[in-house]
Amino acid sequence: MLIGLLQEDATRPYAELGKAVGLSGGAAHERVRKLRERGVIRRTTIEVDQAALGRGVTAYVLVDGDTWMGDSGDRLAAIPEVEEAHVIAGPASVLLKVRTAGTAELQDVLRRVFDVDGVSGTKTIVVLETFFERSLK
Amino acid sequence: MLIGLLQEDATRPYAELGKAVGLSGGAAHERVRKLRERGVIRRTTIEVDQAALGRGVTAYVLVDGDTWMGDSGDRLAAIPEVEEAHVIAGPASVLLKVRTAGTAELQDVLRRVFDVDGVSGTKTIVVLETFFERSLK
DNA sequence: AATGAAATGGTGCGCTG
DNA sequence: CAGCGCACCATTTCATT
Repeated sequence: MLIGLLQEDATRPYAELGKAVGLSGGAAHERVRKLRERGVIRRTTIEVDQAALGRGVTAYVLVDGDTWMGDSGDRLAAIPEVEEAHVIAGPASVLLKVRTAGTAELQDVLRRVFDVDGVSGTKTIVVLETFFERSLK
Repeated sequence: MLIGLLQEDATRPYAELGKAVGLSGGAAHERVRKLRERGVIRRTTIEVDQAALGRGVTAYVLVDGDTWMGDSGDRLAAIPEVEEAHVIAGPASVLLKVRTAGTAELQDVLRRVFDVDGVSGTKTIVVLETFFERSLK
C-alpha cells in the first residue's frame, strides 16, 4: 500500500511508488494527492531521535482531577515537554506522555501539571527501556 | 531551528529553510545531511490519521509478568496493533500503546498479549478523547 | 490512468572567508 | 571547515489524450 511505503520513506520518488503498486508515476502522485486532500495523510515530517538531543527520559503521567478536565487540553499543550495528552476511562482522568532531559526536569514538569486547574494528583510511570515506537500501517 | 521546521513540513525546499535560518540553500542542505548522518533525523515519514482509516480506538495496556520480560520485545512487535512497547518502573512490567478498529478487536489483541511468555495479567486504559499527539521540538 | 513537456527543487563542485 | 553560487540533473507537476 502507498501509505505503508511512504511511512517507511517519504522521500521515495513517485515513479518508484508507482512501480511498487503497478501504476505510472503520475497516477501514483494523483492518489497520494487525494489522500492528502482527504486528510488521511496529515503531513510529511521527520522522525527525530529524542535521546540524541537532550530528551533522555520518557514518562507517562496519570493525572487525577477533582473537577471536569475536558477543557484542560490547551493548558496541558502549553507545557512543551508534554508530547501526548488523552482523556481516559480507568484509574485516572487524563494520561500524559512526557519527555525530559532528566529526572530533575521531569519533577519540574509535574509541578507545572499541578498548576493546571482541577488537577488533584499525579502518578508517574518512568520508562526504563523502549522496545519500539513505530507507525502502524 | 531546522529540526522544528522540518517536523512541521518536511517538503519545504532547502532554499526556504536556508532563508528562515539565515543561510543559503546549499548550506542548509549540508546541515540537514549531517543531522541524518548522525542519526538525529532518523527518517522522513508521513503522519497518518489513524481514525480515518479503521483505527478508531486507542488504548494503553499495563502488562504484568511473572518472569523476566526484558526479552519480550520481539513477541510484542509481532502484534501489528501494538504501536509502542516500553519496559517501565511502576505498577507493571511493560506498557503498551494499542490501536484497533473497535473494542472487539481490542479484546482480541489482549488475548494475543496473554499468549506472550511471562505475561500474568493486564490492565487496560481506554482513551476517550485525545487532546493532542504532537512531536516535540 | 498514461504520456510527455515545462517548471521546480535537489545535488555536486570549485571557490571563498 | 562551513558557507556560497552556479550548473546540471532528477523529480514533481500539469495539460492532453
